[in-house]
Amino acid sequence: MGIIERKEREKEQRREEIISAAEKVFMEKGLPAATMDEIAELAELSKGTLYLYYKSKEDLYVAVTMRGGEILYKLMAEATSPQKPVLERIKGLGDAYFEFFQKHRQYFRMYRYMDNPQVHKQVSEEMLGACKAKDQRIWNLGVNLMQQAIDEGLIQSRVAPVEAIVMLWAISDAMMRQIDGNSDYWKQLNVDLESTLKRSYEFILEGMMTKKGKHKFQPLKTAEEIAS
Amino acid sequence: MGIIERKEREKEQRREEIISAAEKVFMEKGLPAATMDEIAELAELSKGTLYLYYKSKEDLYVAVTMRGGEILYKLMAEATSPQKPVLERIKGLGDAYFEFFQKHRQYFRMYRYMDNPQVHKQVSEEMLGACKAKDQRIWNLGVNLMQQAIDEGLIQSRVAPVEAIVMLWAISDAMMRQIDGNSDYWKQLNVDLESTLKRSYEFILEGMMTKKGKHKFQPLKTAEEIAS
DNA sequence: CCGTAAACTGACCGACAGTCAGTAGATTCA
DNA sequence: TGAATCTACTGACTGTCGGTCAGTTTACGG
Repeated sequence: MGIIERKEREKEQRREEIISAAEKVFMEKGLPAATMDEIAELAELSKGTLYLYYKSKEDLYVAVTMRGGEILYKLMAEATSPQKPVLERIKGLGDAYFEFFQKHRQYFRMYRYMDNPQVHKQVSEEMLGACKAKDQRIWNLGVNLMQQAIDEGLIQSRVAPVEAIVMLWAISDAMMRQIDGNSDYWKQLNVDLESTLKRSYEFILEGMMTKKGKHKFQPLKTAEEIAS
Repeated sequence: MGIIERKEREKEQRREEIISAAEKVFMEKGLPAATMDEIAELAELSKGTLYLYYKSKEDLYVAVTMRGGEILYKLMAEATSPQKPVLERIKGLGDAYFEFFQKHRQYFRMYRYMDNPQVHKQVSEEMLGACKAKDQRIWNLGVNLMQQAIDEGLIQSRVAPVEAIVMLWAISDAMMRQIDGNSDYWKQLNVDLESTLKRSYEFILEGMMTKKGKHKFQPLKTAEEIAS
């Protein structure tokens, strides 16, 4: 009785096809300007069918952003895989986020546009739950890493791991938004936000380190600086 | 010939009345769910008239947010008025932003929702220009203050004043967004983002100080801590 | 009191999210 | 094989809303 399974598979495939079409339209036009008719046409389906698979336009939007979330997760997971010293990996986490920002700008924008109450209200509970779960996994990568750095005595134990990661995330996120949205403005002021971000990240990270941590990290940094 | 002037005054008054009505509706429903019909009814005008005064729904939205910008400016201007030591005032700038966030949450949200390309496209050039000007004034408060602190030898001269302020702003802004939008999530993790924000702000500020600055600032801080 | 200009109106338009009665095609069963 | 049933899909239709504009009202000047 492989029929039910096949149907299930086909259904899943349809869901993905719809996401692919929606992705194109949302990225090109943004949520408000995109239309379900256009997505339907691109997906070679009728509009009604879209609503059999997704509850609302916003639901579909969130489904698309979750692809971006998966990319971000993979980038970060790779950056934190244990082949380098812990502090390097924390640094790498920030780099991974920045890489996501640079190479998947459209996803970054969608992701950022999403966390808005206006959008949330139109999204199904399941979708919201799946989204939270994906977010959770991403945060956990950072929190675990930070915990490890504390355990190894490289980061001061007085800072909670969650708070430490939140700080690093906050500085990155806010600056990336500025880079993305107001780059003209900052260029005109001769402010290079990208390097400001890099320096801020390291500045905060170093501020949280123990003496032992600084000893371990500093040589690596200066070697890097010499190379450049 | 006071008639022309009176007309001008009345026109300005209409503009303000419309903003007041719009403010109510936008704050209650948010940009997408608010309707021009509802705003018109509340303003006791026809919908057509709204469009004589504002180019689009988004234009009106931005006009409302500028009231919030004015409030923020005043709070910050007050915090930076020269009656306290410079470093205290930089600290006060952060507190002012947080006060704005707490006491004028709706404005904060509108302000944050605005810096989105989807909205920008529908807004008139004049409105956008007026908005930029208001933003500029706010940034300048901080930049000037920081410059003064550097001149007084309290902040390291290697950090550019703009960059220093951007850092402090970034950490505040990103965390406030989290507090506003995901407070349940963080509460459940037992993370007090508000105190994290306060500590982060001071942490970054102190990191930028010279030894002289730290000497001047530290005693004030500890005195405060003893009091609490 | 009339002519003109400015302010205002609201019926109307096009666009779009979302719905649902109906259709086509696959699957099951006699 | 053919009828019955079930499932996926369709697209015309509805209600809503942003924006427009021909026409009306009001205010002013001569």
